Amino acid sequence: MEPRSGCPINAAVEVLGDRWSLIVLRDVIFGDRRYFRALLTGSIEGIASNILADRLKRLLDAGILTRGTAARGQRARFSLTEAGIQTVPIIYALGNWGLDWRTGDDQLRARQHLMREGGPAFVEELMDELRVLHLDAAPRETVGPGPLERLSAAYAEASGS
Amino acid sequence: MEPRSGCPINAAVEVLGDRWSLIVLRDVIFGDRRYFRALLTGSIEGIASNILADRLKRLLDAGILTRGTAARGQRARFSLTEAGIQTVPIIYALGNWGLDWRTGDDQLRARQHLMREGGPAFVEELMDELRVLHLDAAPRETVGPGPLERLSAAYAEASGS
DNA sequence: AATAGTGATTGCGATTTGCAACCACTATAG
DNA sequence: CTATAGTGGTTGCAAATCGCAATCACTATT
Repeated sequence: MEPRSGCPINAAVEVLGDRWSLIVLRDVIFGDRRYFRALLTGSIEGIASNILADRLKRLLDAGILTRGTAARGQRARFSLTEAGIQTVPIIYALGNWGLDWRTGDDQLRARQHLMREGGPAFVEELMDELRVLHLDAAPRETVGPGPLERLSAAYAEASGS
Repeated sequence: MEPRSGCPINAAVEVLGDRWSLIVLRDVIFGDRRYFRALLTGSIEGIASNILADRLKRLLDAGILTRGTAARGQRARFSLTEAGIQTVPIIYALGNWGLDWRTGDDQLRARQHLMREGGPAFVEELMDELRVLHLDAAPRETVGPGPLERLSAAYAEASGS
């Protein structure tokens, strides 16, 4: 399928511009859900299995995810590529917009709020952590809990400590 | 229509997550196309008139655009709201991703490249210029050409100077 | 009165969505 | 060895949406 235009914004929209792709990526990134079943049953938006299968396929084709070799019926772990990890700033920008201009759940908003407070530095740190988890990069020396741990702590805190 | 979840990322995806909404916004923002016909005939992706009408309606409902009072057949100028102006970081992030991970047209890529070089400061400056154009904000004191002018200059330059 | 331009709407076939049921395969338990 | 649960999906199907082409109602200009 050839692109509608040579515009880089359009190129990104053609890959990520639908109602589910970025939601799946969000769950892979922030929820560390890397198996089909985890993505399916853990989805708070209630994605259907055929839609999930289709989106995973498209994200694989787009070079955003890779799949650990596994046949049907076997556990197939999905991993982010570098291109997938670099969608984090997009998701970050979307989340900030949603935080400002839409209402929503306080627990889920707390997570985005923490991320915004951390700013671009937090985003970079998160992407580094994802490289360790998904690309087998060497872990950096850290002081204190990593970004993902801090995010889930913020969520837990907002849930009622 | 109630949201699928209270997640701010999902909230943004529900409004902007389709193949055309962000493309229309891009043309309003960077191309300063504020009339139906200008958006229709100027579209490099070739949007259809019914799709454009539908997207404009949705963006109005979502509080991203406003329309100067005008009946059918009269010139109705569309303006960005503050919520609309704050989609710029989203478009910026998408464009940067497209620049890195997709191929495309050199002229259009030059524009995004300039924007990336300018970084967040450029984005802020652009948003300020949009507030002047769309929200009748008082113009700031400027030195040299504004962001939009620099973007179109970059495009013209890449077209073959 | 005729023509061009405005912001759209309508018809209609093709595609996508999303629910439910089912499938092929593997691992575990009895 | 068989039964059951769990894995990553596929299949049918009705409803909604997409997107092309033609057309519409209205205004401004000639």
